[in-house]
Amino acid sequence: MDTKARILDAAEATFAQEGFDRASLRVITARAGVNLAAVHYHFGSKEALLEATVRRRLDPVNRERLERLDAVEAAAGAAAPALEPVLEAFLAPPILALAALGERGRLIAHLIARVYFEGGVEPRRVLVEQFREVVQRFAGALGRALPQLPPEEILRRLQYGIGVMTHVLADAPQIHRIAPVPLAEEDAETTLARVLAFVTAGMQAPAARPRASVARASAAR
Amino acid sequence: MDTKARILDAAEATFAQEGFDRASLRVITARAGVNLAAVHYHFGSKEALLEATVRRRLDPVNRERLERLDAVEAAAGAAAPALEPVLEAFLAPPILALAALGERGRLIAHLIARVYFEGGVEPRRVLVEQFREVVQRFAGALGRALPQLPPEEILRRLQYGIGVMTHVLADAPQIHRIAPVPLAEEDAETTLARVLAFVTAGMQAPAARPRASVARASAAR
DNA sequence: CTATCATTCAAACGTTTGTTTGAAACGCCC
DNA sequence: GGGCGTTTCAAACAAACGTTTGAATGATAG
Repeated sequence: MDTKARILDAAEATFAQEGFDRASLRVITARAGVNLAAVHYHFGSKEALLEATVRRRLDPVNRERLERLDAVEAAAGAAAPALEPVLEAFLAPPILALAALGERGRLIAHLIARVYFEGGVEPRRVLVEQFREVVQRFAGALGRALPQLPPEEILRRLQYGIGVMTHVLADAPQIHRIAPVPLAEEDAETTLARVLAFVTAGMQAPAARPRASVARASAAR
Repeated sequence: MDTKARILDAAEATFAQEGFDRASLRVITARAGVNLAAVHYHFGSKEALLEATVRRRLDPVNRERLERLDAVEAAAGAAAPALEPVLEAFLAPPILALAALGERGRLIAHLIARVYFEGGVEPRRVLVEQFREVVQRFAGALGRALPQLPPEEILRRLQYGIGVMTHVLADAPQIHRIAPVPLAEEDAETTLARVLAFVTAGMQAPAARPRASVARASAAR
């Protein structure tokens, strides 16, 4: 019965390191110490295995997000919730959960970011569906916390915040390599505090009216 | 001689739609109307073709970034440049250039984001090297525009800004699909104004001191 | 102990892949 | 216009892939 779990662990590590397409089932099953056919027996296909791998890590994070949001809204009562606690409910679960997994957590974030950007049709669909409730709940809460902003602006800024989070978690650009000053490793709570400060301020920015003068474009009309 | 250009166009479209691994040279060459072996004759390998594809679009953008930054710094003279123009010099070139390419521009952004996250060792190295000068120049300018922030904080916030930009350009989450309100298509200058407002405000956030009390973590120590 | 189910295993299947090869076609200069 | 370097072409190569198969093995219940 732990065959399934062994496959999941090996698949997680391999998918994260190599990417979905480059990761072969032969490598995964060898790493797990199980037979090649076990993947199809237990999961059905390589794509379904990816889906299971992602869900195992993402489901608890999204659940905790909603729980935290429940708590924030309950504390606010009938009043509008404050902005920062709402954002913290969104950002803290993935940052803390992945940090708790150490180096493996970074790989997992990398994997999820990959699926987010690339990914076959099916895994991406699963990922997006997975986010539907989360996005809708948080969009509502942010709208109440920022009543001066139109709903459309709220959604776009939430998307920006997701971009920051994804980027930070996946450590995508490996900016350390080219940074003019050395960037020390920092613990999860410091990361969270930094990201929270940035996103909170960004969310509170005055609504940008569309303006044509700001850009002296070169190639745009 | 236009064989090379035809291959580049076809490769760009195919890589962007399918991803590097899934895009086969047979599809690319068929789309370009050239012989399969032409790729190796003109580029050497599939990976080198990806590299050429990315460079063709990214080089002009990074060049324009530096030119704009030159102009901003020249206008400021000996004084510190203002924050927003610096950020605009960073954000406007990719947003406007890709928008000028229409639907294809979105695909290209998607492709670059992919390489950024996944990517073989070599293409990613190229991408990172490509950014070295840009990151260093902008980190310096941002440091002068925000003298109250330590250099490390500057770099991290620049990384956050890159995350926002990458996410917006690549339209990664296809958040439209799950948005509670319909999100209208917007032109590039509106997008730029929105992103600029968000990132400018985020950059100006008060420096977050590491604090342990903010997070009542569930799984983290 | 036997029958029945779930699980594991080695082997093979058919496809597709990036790459290589050697000859054919082309364009250009003297 | 013959010769030469560049470019194109069809064909083949070996390797790797996800998936399937059918028998062997294990555990469970009657």
